[in-house]
Amino acid sequence: MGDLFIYNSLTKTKEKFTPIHEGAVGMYVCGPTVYSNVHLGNCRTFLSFDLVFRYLLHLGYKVRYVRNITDAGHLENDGESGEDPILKKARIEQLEPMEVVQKYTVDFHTVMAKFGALPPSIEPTATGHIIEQIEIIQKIMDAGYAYEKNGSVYFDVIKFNASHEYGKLSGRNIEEMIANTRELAAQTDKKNPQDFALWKKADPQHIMRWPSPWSVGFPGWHLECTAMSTKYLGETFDIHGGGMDLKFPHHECEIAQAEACYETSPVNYWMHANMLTLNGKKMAKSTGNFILPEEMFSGDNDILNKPFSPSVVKFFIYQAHYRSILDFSSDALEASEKGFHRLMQAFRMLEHLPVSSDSSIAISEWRKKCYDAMNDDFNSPILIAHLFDAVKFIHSIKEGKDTLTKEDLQVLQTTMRDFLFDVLGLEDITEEQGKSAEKLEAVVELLIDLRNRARGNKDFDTSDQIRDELARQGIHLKDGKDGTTFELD
RNA sequence: GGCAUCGUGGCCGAGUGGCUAGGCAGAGCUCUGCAAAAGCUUGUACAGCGGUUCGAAUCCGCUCGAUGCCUCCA
Repeated sequence: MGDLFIYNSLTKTKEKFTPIHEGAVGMYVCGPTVYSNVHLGNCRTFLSFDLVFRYLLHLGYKVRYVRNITDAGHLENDGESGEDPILKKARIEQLEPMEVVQKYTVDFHTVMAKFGALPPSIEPTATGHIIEQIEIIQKIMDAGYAYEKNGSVYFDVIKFNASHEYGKLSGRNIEEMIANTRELAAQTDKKNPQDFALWKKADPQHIMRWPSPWSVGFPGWHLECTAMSTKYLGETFDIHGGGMDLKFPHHECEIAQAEACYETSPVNYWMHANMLTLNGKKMAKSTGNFILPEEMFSGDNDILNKPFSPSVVKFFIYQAHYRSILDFSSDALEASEKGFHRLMQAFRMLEHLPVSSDSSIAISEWRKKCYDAMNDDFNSPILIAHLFDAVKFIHSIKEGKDTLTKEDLQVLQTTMRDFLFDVLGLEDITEEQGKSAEKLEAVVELLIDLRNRARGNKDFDTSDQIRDELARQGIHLKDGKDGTTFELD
């Protein structure tokens, strides 16, 4: 079905995807820091990579997808602003750090399950890999790219840059960065402000702490991803993903650490998902400019006109390309929701379409377009546009204006199912409703029957009474050519 | 201040030189006892000003505006 092309943030070009080992893909994605509920912006990134994961699986790759949980502090700077967020939260809520971690890890998993995201193959935690991180620090020190000062260890960016290229991912050069550094008060242990912490000596009040050759302390944030990605995927692996906001410094530091350690570039394809904005600004916990998934599902937020199902939210997200900024609004969601339902209704019609001896629509060409869209750097909006083309086909076939052979109809149905459910990972809302829906359907069908009998007798008082009363209960009858159907609001 | 990205019709959002994106809304039509729903048809938009080109939303320059990163951040 053609070659897959991926936009590589490192080279800023779309490149043909060739995995290191044929048929197998190693993918690492930076996961959440579990010190508060994941918001919708966080979810967008994980859903973007769920799409990547699902499509790779659909193409038949064996994928090892590693997504970490950051449950240890990242502390890079001196001063209050650099305080470990997990510890800070623990103190505020009078909880144990592990209690905070547990609570928000569960929340994260619950939310992702509601979105129908596939669980990663491995979901390692930072605190579970302290030994590996210490080993890497030692290697970097042995290689001469790190120094210890007062029990803390820092990466020597200047020295590294003399023989390597620090800043190649984010397009910065070290001289400019130094020239533009605002003078911060009281730089303490670092030789240079661009240096970043590999190991931090713990203050007495710091609860999360581990012994190391340098001090009792904790690892720097950037280190965990290097430790866990290389442990489970190797010194060089295929795809590394994460949010755009992690490009610098986090991913830049990861490259530096891995190159200092293994003298090899760690990642072949860097992928960055763009931000979800609200009121034109990036969603962020720190500014309070965010919306929670649970609020989406319940409608319990002033910016929402109504609740939205997880599939609708996902559909909305996939109607924009993962590398584009997407602005959130209730109106935009509602527009997506209507389209989503139309798409699902058309899919349900597939089972009842008539077959013909020949086809008036080139289904295999249409199918190829769907793959071409996804092969072009996972272009889900184009894919969805093609799925809407299929909606037109389906209506047209139903009306008898177009025809498909049994085989072509099968292709259409399979392709629709593959993309809607396997690749996009959507759920058919009506299936969700289960058994009570079946009973309701039986009752409403009966009323429809009675109403149609009344209409046949020109007893419109009765027929209108049935229709209007059902409408009052939120059940809307729709008279079509082929009989009456109903819809709930 | 530095480094990036972006600015598309009423709204959301694709599109890296010429060919219909798509969704939602709106308008017209069909169906219909009425209504609703549904289906069909319909839109020439690309921040502004220059330039390159036979031809630009798409390439180059400038201006204006917005956002992201430079500090934890998906």
